[in-house]
Amino acid sequence: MLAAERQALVLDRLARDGKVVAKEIAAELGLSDDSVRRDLRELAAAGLCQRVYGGALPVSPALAQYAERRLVEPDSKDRVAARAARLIMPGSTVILDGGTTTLAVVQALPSTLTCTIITHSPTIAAALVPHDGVEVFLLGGRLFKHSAVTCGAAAVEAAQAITADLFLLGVTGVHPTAGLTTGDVEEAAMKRALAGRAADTYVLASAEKIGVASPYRVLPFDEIAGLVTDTAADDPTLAGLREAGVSILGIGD
Amino acid sequence: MLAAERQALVLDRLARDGKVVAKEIAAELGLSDDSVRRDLRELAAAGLCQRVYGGALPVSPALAQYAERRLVEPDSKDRVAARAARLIMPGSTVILDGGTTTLAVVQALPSTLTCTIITHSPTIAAALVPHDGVEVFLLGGRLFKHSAVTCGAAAVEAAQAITADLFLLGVTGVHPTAGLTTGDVEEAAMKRALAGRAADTYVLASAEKIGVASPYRVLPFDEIAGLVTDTAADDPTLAGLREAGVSILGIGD
DNA sequence: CCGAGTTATGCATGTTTCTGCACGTTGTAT
DNA sequence: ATACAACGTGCAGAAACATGCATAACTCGG
Repeated sequence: MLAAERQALVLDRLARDGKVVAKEIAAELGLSDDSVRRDLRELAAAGLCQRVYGGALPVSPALAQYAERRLVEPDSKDRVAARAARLIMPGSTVILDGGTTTLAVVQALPSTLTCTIITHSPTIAAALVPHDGVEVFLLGGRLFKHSAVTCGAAAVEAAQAITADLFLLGVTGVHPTAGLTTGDVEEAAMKRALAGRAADTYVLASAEKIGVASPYRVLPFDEIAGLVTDTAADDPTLAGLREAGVSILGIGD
Repeated sequence: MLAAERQALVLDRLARDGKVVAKEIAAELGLSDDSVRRDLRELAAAGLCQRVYGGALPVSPALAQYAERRLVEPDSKDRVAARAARLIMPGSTVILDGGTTTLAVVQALPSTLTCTIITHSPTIAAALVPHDGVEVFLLGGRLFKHSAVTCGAAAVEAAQAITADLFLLGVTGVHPTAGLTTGDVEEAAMKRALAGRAADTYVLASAEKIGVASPYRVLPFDEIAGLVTDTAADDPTLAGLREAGVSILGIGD
């Protein structure tokens, strides 16, 4: 059990439950209370949690909101995230989109992985702090409060300076005719800019997003390399993607 | 059961039922009446509820906005942060350094404040999400794991694109001869770059940092406008600063 | 492949904080 | 006015905590 693993687990618990009890974590991981307390102290020093008597709380109650959002479709998201995490090759450079699904990807990363991750989400960046082997590059810009990612002209410009092997893209809708869509025009533009900087773009979309169309188009199907989902691979809605040469990574793959 | 959990539950009940009875809560949580009374006392002291004989009532929504006071006894960091928060004028553009002290500044900000905040700390950015009136601009770059801020060439370059009225700078040491110092050479360079982009730089340093020298020099005293601290304003260690024209904001100011 | 240096972990120590009980005081109701 | 419940305070035991130290694991250079 590596220190990075433990700290990632603590942050995960904080996001999920809104609290962490030192003794519980220690018992669960089978190590001493002291080590857990040390971790909590470290995380608190880095400003990633708030230390209280008996355990720790998220740094701001606002972050606890992820607790609710993740409870919506935890299994589905986690399955997709786990599959997507396997696309990240050691030593590669990967762009990670913002959102709860890509956050789940971070939690699913093996703690020993060595790679470079570029992101425009401060939340993703913070979650990667315990992963010692991961070099994190954060794209600056104006922060969009709704989804807590940077967007806008400055962010798009910052994206032009980077190049990556892989882009893991989160969307809110995958629709046969509307294509890949999301709920904000600025976010759509940012996602498009990021897709242009990576050799391959893989879309992450759990089952409830398949067949759904959101207001703003991100990309047409023929500009992505693959789709990671948890529906059956022969879902009829996905026929158009397969025809466009998109590889569908379902549950079994 | 964490103390913070109990108090959150009490606040939850207040919002839902409009009242709490001490005995009921105690029986429900399986602990003594005294502990519940202690919690109610604390919450009342923080202005989050109104204590009545037998239990507690919610404070009126009109008064609730003034209940920004912390539950815990404000430590020296919080005192410094609260003072520094008052330097931020409505409508101004402020650069916020990373670190736990500046994070405390965010928590001390009135929720109604309208301003622009530029930062190189993803943690600060995430903490600002609930502040609707605050426009947040995040400086991109390589993420330094130790302190969870972006540093390096890209971050310094990003900083060149911005201009601000005020820079709230956190350091680990304020020393008569060594000047303002910090523990990492890259961070020092970043702080220096940020100081160059603001009209005024104020240093935040609680008492335990006064007289301390860390390895890397950030700035000489004559390049900062003021120092916010919680020592007595006539501390002899600060004589050099006063001579350099730095205004010292102590406890009483 | 080995050894020195570094880091991480667990244990022991002393300190701080929390909790429940006892007791005297204050407020409310009859 | 009296009885009873709620209250605050002081105190003691218990739990959590920080710190120092010794041991084990890991890293890096030879």
